[in-house]
Amino acid sequence: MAVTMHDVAVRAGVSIKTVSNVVNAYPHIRPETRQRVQEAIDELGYRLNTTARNLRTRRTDMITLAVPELSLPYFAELADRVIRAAEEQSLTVLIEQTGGSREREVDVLTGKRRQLTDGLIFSPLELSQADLALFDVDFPLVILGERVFDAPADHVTMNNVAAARAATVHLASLGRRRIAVVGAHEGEELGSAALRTEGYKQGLAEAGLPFDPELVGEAGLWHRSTGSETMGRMLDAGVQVDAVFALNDAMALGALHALHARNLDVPRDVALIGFDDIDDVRYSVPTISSVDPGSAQIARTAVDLLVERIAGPSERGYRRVVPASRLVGRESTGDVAEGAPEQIVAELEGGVEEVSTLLDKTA
Amino acid sequence: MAVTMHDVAVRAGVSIKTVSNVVNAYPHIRPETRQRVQEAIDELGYRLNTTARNLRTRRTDMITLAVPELSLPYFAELADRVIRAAEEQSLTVLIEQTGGSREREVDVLTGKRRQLTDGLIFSPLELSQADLALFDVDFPLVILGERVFDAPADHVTMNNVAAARAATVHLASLGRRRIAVVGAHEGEELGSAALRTEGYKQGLAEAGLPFDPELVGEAGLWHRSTGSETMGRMLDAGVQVDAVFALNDAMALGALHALHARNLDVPRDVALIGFDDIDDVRYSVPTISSVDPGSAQIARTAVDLLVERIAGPSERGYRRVVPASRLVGRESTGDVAEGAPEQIVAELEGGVEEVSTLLDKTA
DNA sequence: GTCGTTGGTTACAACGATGTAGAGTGAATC
DNA sequence: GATTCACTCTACATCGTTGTAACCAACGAC
Repeated sequence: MAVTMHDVAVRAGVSIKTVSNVVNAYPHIRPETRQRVQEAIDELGYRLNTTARNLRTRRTDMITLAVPELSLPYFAELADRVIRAAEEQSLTVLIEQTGGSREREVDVLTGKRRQLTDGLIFSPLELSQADLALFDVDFPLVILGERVFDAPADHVTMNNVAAARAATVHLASLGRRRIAVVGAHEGEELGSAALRTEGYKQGLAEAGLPFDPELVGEAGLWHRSTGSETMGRMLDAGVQVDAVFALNDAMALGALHALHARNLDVPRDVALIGFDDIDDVRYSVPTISSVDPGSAQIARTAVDLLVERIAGPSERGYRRVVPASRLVGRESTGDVAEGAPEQIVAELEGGVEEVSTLLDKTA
Repeated sequence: MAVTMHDVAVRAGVSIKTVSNVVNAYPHIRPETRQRVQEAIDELGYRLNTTARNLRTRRTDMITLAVPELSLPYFAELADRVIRAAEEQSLTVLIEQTGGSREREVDVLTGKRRQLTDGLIFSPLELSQADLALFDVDFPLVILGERVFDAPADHVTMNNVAAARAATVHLASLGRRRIAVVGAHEGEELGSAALRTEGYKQGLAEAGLPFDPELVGEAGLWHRSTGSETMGRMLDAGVQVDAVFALNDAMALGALHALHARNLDVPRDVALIGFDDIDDVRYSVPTISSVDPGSAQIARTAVDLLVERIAGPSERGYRRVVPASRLVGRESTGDVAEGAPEQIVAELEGGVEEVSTLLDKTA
């Protein structure tokens, strides 16, 4: 079948281990031996069998990235960045789509695929604080997002509350009084929806605006379609609105669509801000202001933290990293003239924190 | 360290092989033996070591999907679909981003990661017909796209010429006389750009319109940004345009942006059609007409063909599969009123063809 | 009572690499 | 001239599974 080290060894007249040493760039090899082996490798077209090596070394040099779905632009961009960052560390990325299914998310942590890779970067959507115990795993893990806090793992998250507050305050500073929010999850206390909605409320308070439940639009999944539906539903119900804070950009695009369909001009009639700062919003008509939560740094940090954990179980505590974020003003808030480049409206500092887990690890 | 079959075997008082048989659902096992083993497995928390199994069985149950980049929505959607289709066959997908680098594309076919999986679904962007020999590989391969034809591999492609022709004819049928194309690649004879441009020319001819080189906009990479730049460049150069055929949807979105920035209304002043029918174009303002090349079927077929090849080197020839495609009319061509649902303007049949390779396989 | 058959299980040898320990060199050191 | 040391290489066990062949018991057929 395939050429093995044994074949190469025979051809080069050396031991298998010497071939292995050549392949692995072991330094103490006589140049002529190395050359002889290399020639044999070339002549036979030998390729190292990664599976065998993985078995022997107990490493795969692969990591898993688990996200809800790639068709959501935010996660597609995240995956792109994680793959690139991993690449720089010679790691291969395996992507799991959980599709917003709780079962699939549990599977990511416990299922049979788990052991295919050396570690996991996990952005849960369904699992929550109540499932904290599930995150007490015996493999390197980095958690993304804001569904779960204080798990025994490194965590990269964002300035959700502060950024949402800044976005809301900004809308108010434009003179808007009826600021709607699109994408809320009623009853939740943690998660992007809850935190950003909390920031929204704080922003209203800071601006001296009343909170009106009528202005809160629910949307379970954060797609373009749900953003459009939620916005449409509110407008069709006669809710008066002069600004919209969409909790992510996909919904902002959907909301824009719904507003347009009802002959409401953005930003003249309704100002609009999204969240995530995906590439789309730089090219929509009009361009949409958004919160850049530091996506580039999120991906890079997640990979770095994971690599550190894989390298060895260090003594350091679990870290919570929050990248710096920015509020980017574009046409949808009238911050820039039509066709003018974007403009940074606000900047929020990030930070790194050493945290302790909520779990009782004394057991 | 980890629990192995050996540990389970000892605990259950059976041989290792019997444990293996239980795990692999071998039928001839006494119920009580099975139960004893199962209990031992549960008690010890045993998990099958996939790497060891992979080594022994020479299978990984993983496949690779190699695409230019996930931040391009078309490929993100493709990846999403391929992962789902693979899932149904219990396969795990590893994604490689080639980033439009020739070197990376060669690596996908020959590099060290190649052997991590049982097969490859490859959508090349840089490799071309001149590299045909590279595709003569000894592992299951399915080629996507239109860079390479008649390689010794299964191939899933699209109705590029016919669909582009239909799109162009449709624009002409709306009374448009100055139809620009965005995204052309000068000098190429194969590839999406060349084929769709060819369809564009045929469409012009069919409509009795002259071909004007001024109306051909070059764009190397097919991103929103390049679509916007190309469109902007043409308009700023004073090219008169009353319709635009963007060779993919990302560029259509960019072009829309550029048109809007110059106060040109779509569809009143300029009609616009894209290609790919990604989710974005259903929510842009206005919604954009596009060619749906049968994306759903492409992903599914690619996985099916690959699975078939992996199952066993069958005697059947290499297939070229072209899914049925459709021209979907939306607001950007005035095919539907504002806010009205999309409408199928044209349908093109697909087909399956048994092809022979251009390579001399007699060697 | 012997002979296939089938069912249930096992021993053993792979799969293709790497870690460990140690055996030969020859040069440098005392 | 013996000892040490660094360098170069090898033999062997091992990673955790699964395929193969073969064994034993029980059974019905003759």
